Amino acid sequence: MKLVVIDGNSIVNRAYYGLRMLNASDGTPTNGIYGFINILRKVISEEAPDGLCVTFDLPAPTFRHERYEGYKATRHGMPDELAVQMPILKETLDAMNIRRYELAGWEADDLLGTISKKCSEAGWECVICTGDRDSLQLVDEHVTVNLVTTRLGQTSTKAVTPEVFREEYGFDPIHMIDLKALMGDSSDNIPGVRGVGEKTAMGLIRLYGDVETIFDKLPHIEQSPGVPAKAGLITKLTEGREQAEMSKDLATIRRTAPIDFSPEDNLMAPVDNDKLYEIFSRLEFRKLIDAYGLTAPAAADGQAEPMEFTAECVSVEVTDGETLADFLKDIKKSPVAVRFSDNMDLCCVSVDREDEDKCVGYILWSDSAQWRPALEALCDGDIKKHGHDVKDTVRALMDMGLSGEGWVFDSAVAAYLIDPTAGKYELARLCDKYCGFTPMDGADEDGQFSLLDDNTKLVGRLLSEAAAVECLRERLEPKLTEYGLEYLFREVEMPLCPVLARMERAGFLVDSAALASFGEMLGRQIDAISDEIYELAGTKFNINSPKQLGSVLFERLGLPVGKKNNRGYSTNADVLEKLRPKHPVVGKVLEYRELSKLKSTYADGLQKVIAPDGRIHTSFQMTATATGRLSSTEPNLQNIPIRRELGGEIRKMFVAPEGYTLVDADYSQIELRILAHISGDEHMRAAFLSGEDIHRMTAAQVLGIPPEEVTHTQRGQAKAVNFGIVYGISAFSLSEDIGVSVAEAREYINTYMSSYKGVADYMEAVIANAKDTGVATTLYGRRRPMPELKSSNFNLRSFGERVARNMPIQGTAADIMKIAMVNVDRALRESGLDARLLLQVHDELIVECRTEDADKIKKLLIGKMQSAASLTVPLTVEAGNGGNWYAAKG
DNA sequence: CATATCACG
DNA sequence: ACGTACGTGATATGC
Repeated sequence: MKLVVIDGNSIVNRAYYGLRMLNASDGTPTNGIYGFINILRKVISEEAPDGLCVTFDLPAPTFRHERYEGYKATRHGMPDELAVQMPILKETLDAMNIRRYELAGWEADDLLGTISKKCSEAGWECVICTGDRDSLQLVDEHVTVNLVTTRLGQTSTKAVTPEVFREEYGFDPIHMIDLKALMGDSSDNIPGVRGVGEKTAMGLIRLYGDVETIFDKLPHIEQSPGVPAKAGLITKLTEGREQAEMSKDLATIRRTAPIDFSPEDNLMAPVDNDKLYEIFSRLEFRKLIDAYGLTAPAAADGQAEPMEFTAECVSVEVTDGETLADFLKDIKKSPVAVRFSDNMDLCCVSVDREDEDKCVGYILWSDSAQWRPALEALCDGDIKKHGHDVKDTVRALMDMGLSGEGWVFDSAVAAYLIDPTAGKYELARLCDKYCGFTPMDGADEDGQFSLLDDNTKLVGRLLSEAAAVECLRERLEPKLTEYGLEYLFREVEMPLCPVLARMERAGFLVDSAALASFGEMLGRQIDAISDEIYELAGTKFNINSPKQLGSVLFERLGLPVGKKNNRGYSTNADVLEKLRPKHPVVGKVLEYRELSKLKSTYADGLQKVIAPDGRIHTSFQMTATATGRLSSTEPNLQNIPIRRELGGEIRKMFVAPEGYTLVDADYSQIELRILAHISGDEHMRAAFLSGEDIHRMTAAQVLGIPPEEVTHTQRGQAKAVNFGIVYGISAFSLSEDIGVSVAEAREYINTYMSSYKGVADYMEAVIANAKDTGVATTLYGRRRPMPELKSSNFNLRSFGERVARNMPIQGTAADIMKIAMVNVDRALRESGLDARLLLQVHDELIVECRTEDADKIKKLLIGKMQSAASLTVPLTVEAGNGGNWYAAKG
């Protein structure tokens, strides 16, 4: 029989420090618990024990009666983020029916010692699972220690048996205590013998075994072979004898804790489904819910049953004139929630018939004669519709020639506004989180459900999803109101859905022949430069592999190592740029990197996604960023090269069709203007009101010289500082960026902050406010939860402070751009011109229009973009046009 | 599947 | 003493 005993404090510590910060959406940190459970699962599956229990230290105040004064004085209290997880972890273990042992005045080590001893006496094998080497003294033929380490979320364990221990240390496990008696242990405040370190102590113990024997043979030890003959060793030992004896006592784990323990009390037991489900869903451990096969507890009386909607609601298939008429009548009674199958062949609409106290689910199939009239009526802008990922639905409807108007609620977008850091907004997940039930997925394995045919399953799923959308609306709308997000939701995000759908559908025309030949040209250059690199390096290797490149540069060629990363040498552009003068191959590698990036990501990558219409249709993500910006995927059209000359060639292949032109309009310095507005800093506002170059004005202000005397270099430095201010500057990074010493950078920042006192005050206030409220917000009320600000971890907290400075600026810019897009799109359509929005790149919009309308469109864009917000500084927009994107931006 | 690198604002 | 600017997405490598 085998018992696993887990050193709770040690393992939760490993988990906490080994895993990145995780939070439930209410801010509760969860990484310690999550990591603990994963280690627990791993141990159970590897050891397959008959019994299991966990030991804990009781918190600090119980450490009073220490055996010696000063002992444990240096032990750090655990950080708050971990401390709050401890009671939840214990609650979790209780729900898993795992016994816990904790005893005031007795450390976890003593409990482990006592439990392992009692196991041995009962004839059980014992496996101690800990991250702490202190327990190794307990190892014997019945007791194994599984040492756990976690690195970057990966846990590994090493089983230490007497043989393994002897292999590593060269003596028996029990002599760990003698080793500590001599060399001490600073982490446990065990003094050891002054002047005796690891080497000496190990040598002595390998020869003599224990401390007592060493002191017995004290006069002779220096003559002994194998022990390094060090001058004064005997003196040191003689003087340290008392210390050694005390240290040995301290190091010895007590195995006589007064606990009521017998291994049989700890047999493996099934978990308590209801309790564990409640805890895991509270902590948002969805993977673990699946892993343990947990199910939602049966609801108590009066509570919403998951299937309430479909069970109590009638469903009607629209198959004839009569059912169609019912449908048309009912959808005018808001609200209606709408779900489509992926291939758009099936549409389910849930209608709440308020007067009859029940709801109806309408089922529409595309092969029915009623399909088209039903859908056209539904898509009318006057019918208020609710959905999930509305932009995608609207895009598909538009593909079918239907209107995308009238969508007033999107559960994904609502949940995103409430917490934009949540990451994922799948319908089932949100429903589980906010409504406490999971919609049917139609693929349920058990019960009669699997006997149903595919169509029935699909209908069931979609009706259930429609119910989920309605439930989410009931739960999320009050939150939108509570958090002041109604304006953004109703007036910005929801109206943006059809705008983005139109942009995705429009696509951006590319010159695919030019792209292909550019790619071939790059290929030839890459081949040539590869050969040069092999020649200069004297060996052939994969230049794309940082590992191989690192070994060539830093080992074979012996170049000085700049930075290191987790895996070895860093070979990024910053490092290589500094190395450029040292060896001709470095420049070639940089050139190779530039070319191969252009070829693989852009020349080749973009060709793969050109649609049959010759255009590239990106997808905009509305719920991807923490600040409120959009993102663009498959392909990403928001990172098309421009900064380097060769990269700019790619933009020349994004073109307007014959007879059309591209109009490109971008906000000038929108982030700094927002900062000037929000902070109200008089100097910065004056700079923008003057219409002068902002970076030049910054340099003049900080250096105290007239603007016209600012040199090119000084302007460049001021520009870097302005960027830094927006991002949450540090002297180190600024110095790296502009190539001055850290001290000079610090001086520059200090001068800046005293010149722009309003900015300095604002930065302080914004952090204090975020700390206070737990969220950072934009001018329009967009929020970002900021649990990091309360962290006791310096790095995490500093990161939080930088984010708190940046979010109101970047986020407000995103708000303004979204407002502009809605207005631009409306104005374009009302103008009746042949013109459409194609792309947004954060501060830039691109419109395709008839060549002869270019000036009208420019005026329209400038007007709508500038009037999207009214700030106390001008909001300037610059516009150009041309036959391709590169020319339009020029 | 995670990491390193690099493209953009 | 820390570790080094905010926000993204795609590609290639290597475990």
